[in-house]
Amino acid sequence: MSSPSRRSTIVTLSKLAGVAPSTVTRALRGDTRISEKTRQRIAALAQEQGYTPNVLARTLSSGRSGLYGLILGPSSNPFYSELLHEATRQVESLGYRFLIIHAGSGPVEERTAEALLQYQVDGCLVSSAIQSSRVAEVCEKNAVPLVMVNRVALQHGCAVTCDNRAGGRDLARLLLESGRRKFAVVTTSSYSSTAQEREDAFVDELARAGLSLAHRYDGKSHYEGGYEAGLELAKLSGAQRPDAVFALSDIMAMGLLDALRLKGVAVPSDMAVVGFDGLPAAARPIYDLTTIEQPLTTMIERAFALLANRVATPSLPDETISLKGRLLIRGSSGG
Amino acid sequence: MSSPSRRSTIVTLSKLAGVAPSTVTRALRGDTRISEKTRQRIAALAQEQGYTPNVLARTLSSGRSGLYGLILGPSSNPFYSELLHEATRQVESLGYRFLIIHAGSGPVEERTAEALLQYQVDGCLVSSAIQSSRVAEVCEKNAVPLVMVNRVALQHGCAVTCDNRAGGRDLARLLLESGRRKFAVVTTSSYSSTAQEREDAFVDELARAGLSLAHRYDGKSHYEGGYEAGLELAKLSGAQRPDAVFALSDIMAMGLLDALRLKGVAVPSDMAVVGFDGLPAAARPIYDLTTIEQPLTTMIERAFALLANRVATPSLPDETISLKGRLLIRGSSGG
DNA sequence: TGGTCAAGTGCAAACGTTTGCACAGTTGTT
DNA sequence: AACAACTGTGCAAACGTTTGCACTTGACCA
Repeated sequence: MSSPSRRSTIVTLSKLAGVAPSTVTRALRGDTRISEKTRQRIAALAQEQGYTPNVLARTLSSGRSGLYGLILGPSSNPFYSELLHEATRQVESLGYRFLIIHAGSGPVEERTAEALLQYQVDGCLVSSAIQSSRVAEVCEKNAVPLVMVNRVALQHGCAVTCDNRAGGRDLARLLLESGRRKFAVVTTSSYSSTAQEREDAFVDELARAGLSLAHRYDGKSHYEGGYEAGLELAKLSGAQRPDAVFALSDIMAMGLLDALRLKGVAVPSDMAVVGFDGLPAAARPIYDLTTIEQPLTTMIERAFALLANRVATPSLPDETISLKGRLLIRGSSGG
Repeated sequence: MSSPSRRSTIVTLSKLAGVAPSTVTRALRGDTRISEKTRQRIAALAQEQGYTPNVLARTLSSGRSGLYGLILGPSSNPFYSELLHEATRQVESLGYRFLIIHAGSGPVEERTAEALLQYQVDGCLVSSAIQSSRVAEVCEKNAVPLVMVNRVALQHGCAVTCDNRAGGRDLARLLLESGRRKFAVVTTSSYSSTAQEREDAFVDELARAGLSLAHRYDGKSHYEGGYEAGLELAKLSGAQRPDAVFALSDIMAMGLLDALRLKGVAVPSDMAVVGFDGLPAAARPIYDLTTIEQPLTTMIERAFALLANRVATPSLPDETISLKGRLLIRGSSGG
C-alpha cells in the first residue's frame, strides 16, 4: 500500500528540515505566520527534493478537489469540440482540472453520475444536448454546483446560454430585409431548448411581417439530417421552393448546403441559407455561411464564474445568463 | 474542514451496523471472510443510506486512483474528437475515468504535467500531434504507464498506431492501378511520425513503379492548409498538373477537395484525391473520399490493454503496436 | 520582578478508506 | 478436559495533507 515511487511528501520534507509537518504545509502555502527565513528554506528544500503535493490527500482534509466534472455533447457536432477546448484552456488557467464524467450521446448511466461524488468534484459543467437529469439530481442532492452551457437548466443548476431568441430574430430580419419571402426551417425533433427558442423567435419575427413558415424539416441535430433536408428542399420547384432556409445549427446548415450544391441549387441566388453557432468551419469558402456566432469564450468565462461563486458560497440561488451572439453576414444569405 | 453534505461514510455505516469500519469495507468489497449474513446486512444499509465511496480517500490507502490522464490533440482535426469519444466510452466501461491533462495545440505547461502526479493518475493516454516530451519525462520518472495513440513514442512509453506505411503503400498502389502517373502530396512541415511514414511509403511505392513525386505542399495539418494546397494545385495546368493527390490526413483532403471544387477542377476525372484517417465526414457525398480508415476502436482497446498491463506489472518493457487500417475506396479516386 | 503580548512554531486529531495482524468464540479431536 | 484449527470480526496504524488550538520564547512595560 505505498506510492509507486516513494515520492517526497510533507512528512519527509519535515524530517529533512527539522520542523513539524504543519510547518512545512504552512511554509509552502505562504502562511506569513511562518517566518520568511523558514519559508524560504523549506521552499528550496521542496524544489531540491522534487516535491509535488498530493491533491487527493489535500482534498481529504481541505474538502476541495480542484476538479470540475465535465459532461460533453456528441462528436457529431463540432461545436462541442470547440467548447471542450476552450473550456479546458480556461480551466487550466484557473488552476482546476476536468474530470470527464460523460462524452457523447445517450443518457448518463447511474454509476457515471456517481463519479461526481466519488471524486468529490467541486462543481460540474454540462454541455450536452441530452438532458442530464440524473446528473442534475445527484448534484442537487449533494450540494454540488452545476452550470449548463448552451442549455437552459430545467432543474437544479445555473446556465449560460447564447441569446437564442435574439439570434433567431436577427436572422429573420436579415432575410426579410434582403427580400426573402418564403421560408423553411431545419430543426430537430428531439427536445432542445436552444432549438425551440431559435425557431420560435424566427417564426415570431416572420409573423410580425405577416409571413409564416412554409416548410419545416427535422434535421436531427446532425450533418446528415441537414443533408437530407437539403435533398428534400432541392426537390421543390417553382413557387413551392423556399427562397430562404434557417438551419438551427451550423452543422445542419453545412449538410444542407452540401446537398443543395450537389443538386445544383444556387446559394444564395436561388436560396439563402443561414445557420447558428459560429463554427470555424462555417467560415470556409465552400460554405461562406451567414450565422450567429455564439460568444463561446465569454460563455465559458461566465460559467466558471458561476461555478467559482457557488463553490465559495453554496447557498447562492440558481442563475441563468444569456449572452447575445454576433451576426456574421457572409455569402450564403446574399446581400 | 468537512464534506459539503455530510454524506454517509464507512465510519457512519459501521456505527449504524454495530461493526468495525474494516468490516464494512470488507463487506462492501465482497470479502468472503465476512459472513454472508453480515455482507448482506451491510449492503442493504449502504443502499438505504445512499452511501457512495470516496475514491480519493480510497486512493490514499490503496494507491490506485481509477484515473487515467488524457492529453488530446487540437480541435482543428476532428480525428481527435472521434478519438476522445471512443476513448471515453471505453474508459467508462472499464470503470476508469479520464482526467484531462491537456487539450489542443501547444506544449504542455510544467504545472500541467505535474497534475499527473498531483492526482495520482494510474496511467496516461496521449494523442497529440505535439510532442509531449515533458509529460513523457514526468511519467518515466514517476513510473506512470504512458501510451500514445496514433503517435510513435520517441521516449518513454508505449504506442498504438495505425500501420501508416501499409496505408501509404496501399493508396499508392490504388492510384497506380487506376492509371494515375503524376503525383502530389499534401503533408505537414512540423515533424509528425505518422505523416512521415505515410509519405515515405507512398513515395517508395511510386519509386518501385519508376515514378516520383511531382509536387509537395505543406498543408500544415489542418483544413485551411489543405485548401491552400488545393488552390495551388488548381493553378497548374496541362502536363504540370498532377492527376493524383495524396493528402496525409482527411482534414487536409477535405480542404483540398473544397478548393478544387470551387476552382472547377473535376475530381476524380481531372484529379484523383485520397486521404488518411477515415473521418466520418470523409464519407459525406460532397467528399466521397477514398481513404485509409484507422481502426480507432481497436487501437484504443489495445491502448487500454497496454495501460492495464502496466498498472498491474510496472516493469513490463515498452511496446509498440501497429494495426493495419482499412482501405475505403470511394468516388474521389475514380475506379 | 512579574505580567502581558506578539511572533513563531508544534501537537494532534481529522478527512475516508484500507489492510496486516490479532483476538474471541465455536467446533472437533485426542 | 485440553488443545488445535477454523471462522468471523476487530484493532490500529497508515496513506498525505490540513488546521484549530496550544506552547515556548523574547520583548516590553509598570
